[in-house]
Amino acid sequence: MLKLTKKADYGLIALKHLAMPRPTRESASAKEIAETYHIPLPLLAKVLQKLGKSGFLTSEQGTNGGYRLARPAERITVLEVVRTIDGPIILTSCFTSERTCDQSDTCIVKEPLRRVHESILRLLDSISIADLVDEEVPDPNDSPLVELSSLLPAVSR
Amino acid sequence: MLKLTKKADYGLIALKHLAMPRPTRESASAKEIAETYHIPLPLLAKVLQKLGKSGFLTSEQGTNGGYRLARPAERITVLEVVRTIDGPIILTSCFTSERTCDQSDTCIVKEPLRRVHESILRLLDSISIADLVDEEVPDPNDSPLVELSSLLPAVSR
DNA sequence: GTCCAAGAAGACTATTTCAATCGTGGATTT
DNA sequence: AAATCCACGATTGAAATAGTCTTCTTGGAC
Repeated sequence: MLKLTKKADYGLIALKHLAMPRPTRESASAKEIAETYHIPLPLLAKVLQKLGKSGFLTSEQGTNGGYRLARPAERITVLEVVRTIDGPIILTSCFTSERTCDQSDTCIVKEPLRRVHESILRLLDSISIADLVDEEVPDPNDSPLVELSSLLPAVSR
Repeated sequence: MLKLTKKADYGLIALKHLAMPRPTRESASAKEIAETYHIPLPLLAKVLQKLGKSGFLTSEQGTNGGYRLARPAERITVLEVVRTIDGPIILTSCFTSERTCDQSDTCIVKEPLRRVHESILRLLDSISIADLVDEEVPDPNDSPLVELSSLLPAVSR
């Protein structure tokens, strides 16, 4: 079904929040972020912890503690974040790792899908947290958006 | 976690199979395809039925019946197929339809992710079943593949 | 006309993945 | 010491996927 988990969403929201210019202090607590965006605190906390362990965030404990970015937002890509939280991105189970699915030997779409997979990785890798702040997600090829026709149930094409 | 379901895989495999030049007859039965690629028959049957109802395949019942493409492989895109089988492609739950997730009002990554979403749609829309047969999945921008570094656990970047 | 090979269709079950919670413990500031 | 905050592991509940079973219909072969 090709979608990100909520955890990944939460992680991106949090990172973007921390990357945005903020009036008061540079850091923000999990609670603060959770309340701002109506995210369940314990869940967000876990996500932040994982992001911390993976080196995207640093944390400070105690009163007025919180999280802050461990490196410039320009140098954190959406791909890294998603992969950290959701685990490796997999388009099909075929090439998860070495594990073979029942097809694998006979699978004839494996190779083409691998390329699609790589294109998606490349896309996600090209977007940084800073880009999210600017709201200017680069448009790799700036071809027109997918036409409406292709969004309708496929029948007469 | 961003992946296709097996049903979608099965559907693509079947369509590619039907698009490939075949010595004997033009059509192929579900059983035949299932055996060739080691796919559970009842499951594949369902997928084929759905593809039939959606206008990608025509079916013939009775002895020596089977499925065949309803239109040239060039005019069936991976996007249509995936969407037919897996349902609408969703990158995040935010913009599923009108339904709002708890964030939605406050969500600050919605818009950027929508663009990523559209890029992925565009990518999938650019690939036809015929392309799968040629194994030449077009490389939208032919930039180098994602470097190895970005495939490793993100730590020192 | 009977039989068999296929497709059509719906109900059903098992497994896995996600989302979310709970509880406990440790660090830091005031 | 109290309040605030992060760290971490275990667990539960719900939803999505994968796969099975059963019954029915259709159409050709003999």
